Amino acid sequence: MNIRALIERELNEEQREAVLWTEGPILVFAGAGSGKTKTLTMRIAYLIEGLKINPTNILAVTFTNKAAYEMKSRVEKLLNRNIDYMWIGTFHSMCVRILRREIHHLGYKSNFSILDEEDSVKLISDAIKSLEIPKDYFSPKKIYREISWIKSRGKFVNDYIPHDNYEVNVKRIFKKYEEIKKEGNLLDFDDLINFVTKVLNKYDEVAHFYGDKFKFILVDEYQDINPSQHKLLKALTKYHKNIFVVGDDDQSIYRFRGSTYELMLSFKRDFKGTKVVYLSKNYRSTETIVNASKGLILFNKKREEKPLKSTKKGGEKIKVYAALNEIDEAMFVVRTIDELISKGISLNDIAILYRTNSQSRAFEDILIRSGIPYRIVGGIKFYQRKEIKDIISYLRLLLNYKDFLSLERVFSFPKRGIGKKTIERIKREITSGKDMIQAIESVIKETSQTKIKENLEKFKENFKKWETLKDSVFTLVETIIKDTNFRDNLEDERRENVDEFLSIVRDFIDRSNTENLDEFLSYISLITDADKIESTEKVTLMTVHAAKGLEFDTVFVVGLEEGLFPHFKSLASREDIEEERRLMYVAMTRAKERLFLTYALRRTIRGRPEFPEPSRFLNEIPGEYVENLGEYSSQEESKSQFVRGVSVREGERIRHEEFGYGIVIEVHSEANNPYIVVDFGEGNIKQLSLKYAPIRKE
DNA sequence: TCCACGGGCATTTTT
DNA sequence: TGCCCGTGGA
Repeated sequence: MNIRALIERELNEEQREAVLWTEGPILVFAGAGSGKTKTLTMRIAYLIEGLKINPTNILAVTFTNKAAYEMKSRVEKLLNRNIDYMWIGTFHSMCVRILRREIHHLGYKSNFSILDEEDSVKLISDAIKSLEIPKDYFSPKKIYREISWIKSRGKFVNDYIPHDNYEVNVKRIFKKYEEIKKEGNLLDFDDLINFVTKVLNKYDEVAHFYGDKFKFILVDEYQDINPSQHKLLKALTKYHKNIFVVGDDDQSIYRFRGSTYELMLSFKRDFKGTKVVYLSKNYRSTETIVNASKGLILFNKKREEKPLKSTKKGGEKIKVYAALNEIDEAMFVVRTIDELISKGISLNDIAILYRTNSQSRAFEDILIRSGIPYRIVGGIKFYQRKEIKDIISYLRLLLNYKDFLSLERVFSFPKRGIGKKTIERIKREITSGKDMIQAIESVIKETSQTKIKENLEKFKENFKKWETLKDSVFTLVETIIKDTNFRDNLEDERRENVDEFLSIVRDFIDRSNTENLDEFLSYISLITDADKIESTEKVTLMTVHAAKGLEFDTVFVVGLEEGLFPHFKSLASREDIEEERRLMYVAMTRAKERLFLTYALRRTIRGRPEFPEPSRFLNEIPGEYVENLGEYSSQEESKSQFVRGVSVREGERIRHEEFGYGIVIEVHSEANNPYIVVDFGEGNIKQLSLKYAPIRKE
């Protein structure tokens, strides 16, 4: 089908406008569920098919690999041809591609390795040690965050001006960290962005080259951009202003990682003559859900006012449930899921969203007990697992033997009887300019211990063999695993992960048509397992952050309590509260048909009982869209306890001599000191010992 | 070199 | 309450 006809048929007027405006900067506010990806992909298809732009002249940038894959495959479907030569990727992957060509300008070698967060923290910890600063005062993780924050502003060490003694030390650590990285030919995530900007700004011929190459630039999720990425875009658009950005400022939820949605709001001032388009039709959620979430987000002061209307009239009211505690909350959710199943709703269409990962536990317990299959998104990531990082270290080391982090990992696992001291020696040899084989040989010569000699000799032979396999990754990985007896003494789960890694290598080869180690490593360093596909029938559990961009027929947003959602760390400033509110907005707008909100009157946090207030967000949703389900409804599951001849159950009414009538929230049958928790109304909740409390049943 | 124990710490986390 | 990291002994 002709692309113009397709645009005519498939898009609404606003979307069409966003697609067809191809001269100069354009800013698109795409409200939740308004067909953002459709617009974006159609625009790319139009550039290629309608305007006959060569795909190599288009750059489309996303924040996640998943979004990039999806965009690419949807464009290919529209065009009915493959567009491998077009650059569709994340900010980071695009930067890696550029840097492999250009980083020599900055005195690095093109075979640099990429550090993940854990690696960076480790290096900072090394830096602190070498500076002999007390590390209890300077936590490596905290320092990493500070350094990363500075870099996310597009700044380098020398731009950082310390204001007090603490910051003076931060700067010293920062500087050392940069030195160590340079020495090991290592780059962290932030470097990838900043280095490209630096090259572009410093070498005009490079800026010319890429400015000329990328004649059209498209950026997805623009509300999540940080200043360093913004600087990069500025550098890329030095010679033309064909930049299309799309996003929703109300869905900006990564402020803590340096994102500033203000850059979206200021885009018009930033790029002169910007065309602004609002996608205002929500095709996803019912009118009730759209209006309710709109009502909530209006409490934010700093935002772009924009129209948003549901295309689905009416809809079920949003149900609010007040649970007694996290267990009752989970039981309510599971009971409701059971009802939905009997109505024929698929488990895949149901999601449970929470603010913090620790909340998943109660839901898991109850789901397991009820035999409802579930999947948890997030948690410990595949590529963060020790065994996986260990394998990857071998690969990294093969490509960049100055990668000291990998060197340490490689010699520490599997255990070879080679310790810290020996590793230090090898490091020193490499620093003085030797390659891996030479370095090992001279350590063998130096050492007097035969055991170490033997082990090093063996490793050297293996390493030599591996080096010949750089152009067939799969065989290489298999061989490494075999040669090092990698699988031995690994628990089943870890062993399965190793197998999973092998199939990832296979997938990569099939997908990219290359068996090259360099390419595989670039790829592997920048992916997370967000794009793992699972098709079996399961309820999805995840944080609200992880749910961004997804949609479900039925959504439960749980733990709506002051201190949890909004989180207590965000209560102090208006900006932080507004971010929490956007988070709530994202959570609500994931639902297509049904939305349930729950909170608990009592919650155990780190082993301590707390009695939180219901979240302010509940009050901010216009009442007309809400139906209150009231409190407590899980009698059949409740525990009971004998009190002086009488049994007390959760949910029962009792009378206390001093406090009057109350409802039993919890029953604890601890052998020595059985106690109950009773709600006497008006926020008066008491914990009472069954041995002594003057209570009777009514 | 390796393992076991205990103190400290505890949102969210696209790459 | 539970996990992670660092330390100290075998």
